[in-house]
Amino acid sequence: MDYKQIIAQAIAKAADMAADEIEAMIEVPADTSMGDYAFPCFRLAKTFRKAPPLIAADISEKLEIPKGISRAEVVGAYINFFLDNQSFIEDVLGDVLEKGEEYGSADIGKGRNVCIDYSSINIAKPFHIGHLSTTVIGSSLYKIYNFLGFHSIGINHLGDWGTQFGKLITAYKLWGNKEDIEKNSINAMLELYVRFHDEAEKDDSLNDTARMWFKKIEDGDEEALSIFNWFKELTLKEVKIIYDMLDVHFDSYDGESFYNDKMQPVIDELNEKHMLELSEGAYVVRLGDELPPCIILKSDGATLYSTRDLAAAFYRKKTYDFYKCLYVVAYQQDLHFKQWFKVVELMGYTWAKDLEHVSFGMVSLEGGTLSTRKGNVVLLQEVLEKAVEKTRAIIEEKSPGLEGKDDVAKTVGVGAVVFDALRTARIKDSTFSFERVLNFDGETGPYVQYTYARCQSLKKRCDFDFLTAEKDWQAIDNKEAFAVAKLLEGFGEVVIKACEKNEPYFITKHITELAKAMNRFYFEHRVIDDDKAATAARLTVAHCAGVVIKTGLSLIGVGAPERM
RNA sequence: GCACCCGUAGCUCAGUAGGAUAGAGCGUCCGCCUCCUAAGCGGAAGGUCGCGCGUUCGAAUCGCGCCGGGUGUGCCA
Repeated sequence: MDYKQIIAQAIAKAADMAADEIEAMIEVPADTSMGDYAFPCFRLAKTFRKAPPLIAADISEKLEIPKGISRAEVVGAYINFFLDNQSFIEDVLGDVLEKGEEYGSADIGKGRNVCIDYSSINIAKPFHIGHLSTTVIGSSLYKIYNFLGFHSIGINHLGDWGTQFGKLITAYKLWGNKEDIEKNSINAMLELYVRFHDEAEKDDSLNDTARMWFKKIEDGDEEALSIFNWFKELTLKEVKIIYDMLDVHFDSYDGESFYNDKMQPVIDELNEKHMLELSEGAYVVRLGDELPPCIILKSDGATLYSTRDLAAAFYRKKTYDFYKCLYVVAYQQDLHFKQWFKVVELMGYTWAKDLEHVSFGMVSLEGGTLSTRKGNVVLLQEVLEKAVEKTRAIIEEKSPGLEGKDDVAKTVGVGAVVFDALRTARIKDSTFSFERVLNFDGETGPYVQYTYARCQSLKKRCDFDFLTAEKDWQAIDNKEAFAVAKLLEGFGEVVIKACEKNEPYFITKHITELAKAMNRFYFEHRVIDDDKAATAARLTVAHCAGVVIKTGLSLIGVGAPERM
C-alpha cells in the first residue's frame, strides 16, 4: 500500500539508482490533474550530464509500470504517476472497514510515557478564553499520543501557591462572608481580590497582613490552611464543570504547593555540583553567553517558578520515567523554559532534551489585552453557553423535529468553540471574536460535524446491510470518491505529523478537507437508489468518511453527533 | 539596545526539510432544494507572498540586510 515506495523501486530499476534516494525525491503534485505522485528529474542533470526533460523521457521509456499505477506521463522534467483509481479506492475502503475506529492509529509509542502539562489553572481566578488554548491543545495532544500507542499523563499544574493567597485570606477575613463565597465561588473570590488591591493602595499595612497570612499557610497554620483549601476546592469544583463540557481530563492535579517541599533537594544538588553563584544577593545558575542566568533563589531566600519547575521535572522523571515531557504554555514564557531546560542539561541529565515547551500565541480582545483584575475578560463558560444557545436556535429553525436537541446543541456548540481554537498553527496570536466563533458556515466545527451526521443519516436510510452486501465498485470509479479515498489514506500520516510537531491543527485541517470531499461526493452522486450493489459501494464511501471524521474530531476533542 | 516569534487576497489563515499556473474559508456578487440533511454544492471578483540583495536550473520557502507588528529581557507566574 505504500505507493511512494513502489514507484521509487520502479524508477530506481529504470535509472539504475538507489531506491531510498529516489523515494526521497518523489513528491505529491499540488494539482491532481498532474498525477498522484511526481518525480522531478532536475537534480539528476549533473550525474547524467543531460537536460532534465531528456532524463525524464529516458527513465520513462525503461520504466516498468508497477501494479496499482495506471500510467506514467512525462511533462517537462517531471514523470507523473497516476494511481489506478478503482483498485486504490477498493484498497483504502477495505482498510478502513477492517480497522474501524482504530484506523490511523499506531503503536509507535508503545511502552512510552508522555507527560503533558496543560491548562494549569490558578486557584481563585476565573476560567476565561485566555485559558482555552492551553486546555484544548493539551487535551488534544493527550488524545493524539494515546492514539499512537503512547501512555499520556495529563497534568494540571495548579497555580496554588504565592502571596496572592495571603491577600485573598486577608480580604476574606475583613470583608468576606461564607455564604457569599459558597454561592458565588470564584466570582466572590475575585471580587475580594480586586477589592484588596484597591484598598491596599490606600492602606499599605494590608500588604503586611497578607504576607502574614501567607506565612501562616507556609507554616501549616490550621485556620489559614483550611480557608486556603476551601478556596481551592471551590475553584476546582467550578472549573470541573468546564472540563466536563470540554471532555478534558487530567491524571494529576499536583501543582505548585505540591512541590513546595521538593525544591530543597534540587537546590542541594545544584550546590554540590557548584553551579549556584551568588549574584546581586540572589543565587543563580550561569548559562553561558547565549542565555541570561537562571535565578534559583531570590535575595530573600525564597524560591521562584524556575525552582518549582525544576523540582516538578525531577519528580515527573522519577515518577513517570517520561519519554517526553510537554509544557503547553504560552510563548511569553519561551525564555523561562529555555533557561531551566538548560539548567537540567548542565546538571548532566541527558533527558533534558526530552523536555519540550509547546508554546502558543496570545488571545486578545477587540478592546485590548485580557486582564482579570481590570475585568477585561470573556469567560469561557459564557462563550460555551452562547455557542450552545445559538446552536439550539439553529436546530429549532432547521430541524425542529430532532431528537435529543439539548445534547446535539451541546456537542455542536461546544465543538464549534474547540474546533475554532484548534484551526491554526499554535504560534499564531488571535483576537477573540464572538462573530467568528459563532459562525457555523464554511470550514468550522459544525461543518465537519454536519458532514458526519449526513453520512450517518445515509446509513439509516438504507434498508439492507450494505456492509455485507455485494458491492459494485465500478459505481464509485469517479473522481469524487477517489478524492475521499486519498484523504482517508493520508489520515494516518497526518496524525503522526500532528504528534511529531505537537500541532493538533494538522488533524483539524485534514478532516475539514475530508468533509469537503465527502460533501462533493454526496452532491455529485446519488448514494441510495434501486441498484443494491452500487448503493452498497457508495454507502461504503460515506461510512468510511464518517469513521475517519469521527476519529479525527475525537482527536481534537470534538464530538460527532449522529444527527443535527 | 539585545534575543525570539510573526508578516501570503478586504478579513482569518493553509502552503515554508526549494519544484510545475500561489490555495482555502469568511465577507461581496451570481447560480443550485417537486430528489438521500441547503449548518450543503458550484461559479465570479480579489495577491508587488512586507522590501532589497544573494544562493540555485528553480525561492512564499534557504542566507544576509532592512521595514512593520508582537513577546521577552535577573529576583511575578
